[in-house]
Amino acid sequence: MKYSKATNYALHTIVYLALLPPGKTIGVKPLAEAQKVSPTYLSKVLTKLVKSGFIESGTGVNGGYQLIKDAKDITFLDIIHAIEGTTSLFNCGLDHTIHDRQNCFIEKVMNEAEQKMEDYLRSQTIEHILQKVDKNIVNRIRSVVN
Amino acid sequence: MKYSKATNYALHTIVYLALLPPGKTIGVKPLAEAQKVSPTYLSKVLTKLVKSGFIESGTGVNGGYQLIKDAKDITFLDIIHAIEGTTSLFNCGLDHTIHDRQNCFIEKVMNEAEQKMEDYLRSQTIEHILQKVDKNIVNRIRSVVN
DNA sequence: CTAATTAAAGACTTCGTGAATCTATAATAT
DNA sequence: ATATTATAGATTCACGAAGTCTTTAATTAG
Repeated sequence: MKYSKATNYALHTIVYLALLPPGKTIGVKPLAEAQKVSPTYLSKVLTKLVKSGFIESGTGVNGGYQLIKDAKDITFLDIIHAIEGTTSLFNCGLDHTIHDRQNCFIEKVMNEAEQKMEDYLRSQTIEHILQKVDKNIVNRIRSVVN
Repeated sequence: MKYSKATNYALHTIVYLALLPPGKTIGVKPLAEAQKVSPTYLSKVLTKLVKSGFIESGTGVNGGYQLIKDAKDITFLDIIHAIEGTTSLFNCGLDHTIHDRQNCFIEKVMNEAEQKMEDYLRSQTIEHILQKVDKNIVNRIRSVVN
């Protein structure tokens, strides 16, 4: 059981976009280069983020992507759900003779555990990450863009 | 990202074994039937539990499996680790220009989230499940065995 | 000692999905 | 009109989960 690489790309791209000057757009190519992934594949990931309402895309010469939600309103859980989906990690599909037929006690524990993880991921926003990023690095990124 | 079926089989088998009268062994066939899975596949799962020290196996006529750890000393996390392994759910393999080269802030958040889940899974033991199981069902299982 | 029983181990198959590529197509700006 | 950019679709590839089959080893009963 592992988080997908797509989730990693999505998280990093959102942070990257959040570091850009407000209103500034950036194409998929530099984003892909920064993460050493192919532009076509990354674009598939980003399209999910567009459809989920985190970022906006534009075609043509000055097109590209830009963040349209405030970093403090984007939680880790939001992004993860956009990429991985929202189905729970554990499903006991067994026909229970041991326990109640309706509810599996094991499943309840597993779901509660997942909730603990989600609670934390919901509490952590992109803004929290931005606050940790070295100002020098922020300036470097913005200078590359301009 | 999902927990494997093997983890589900392992958890249910441990609970089943814990419901048996102490010292009683049971073969893989009835265990497999109860979970509607093939005996050969379930035996692969159970072998992992043997090697991890939760259960004991014996060959021959009165062989089979039995629990050798106290239910109150078996946590969900123990079993999950035995089946799924202990590698973390998230690994940022990126060469960081955005953040420090050494530590990815995103990865730190993801790992902390996983810790929250693990903390809970570590707090929940098989004993907790046993306490919830209907006494009628316990008696039925034991009567089937005897 | 032999036959029956049982788990363990290894090779193998099947299937689904993550990861990625390639090739259009559509939209936009100069 | 042409270049630029994202989107969509088809397709490929690799890997691991899930499961089967067969053989081997260990144990007990007769």
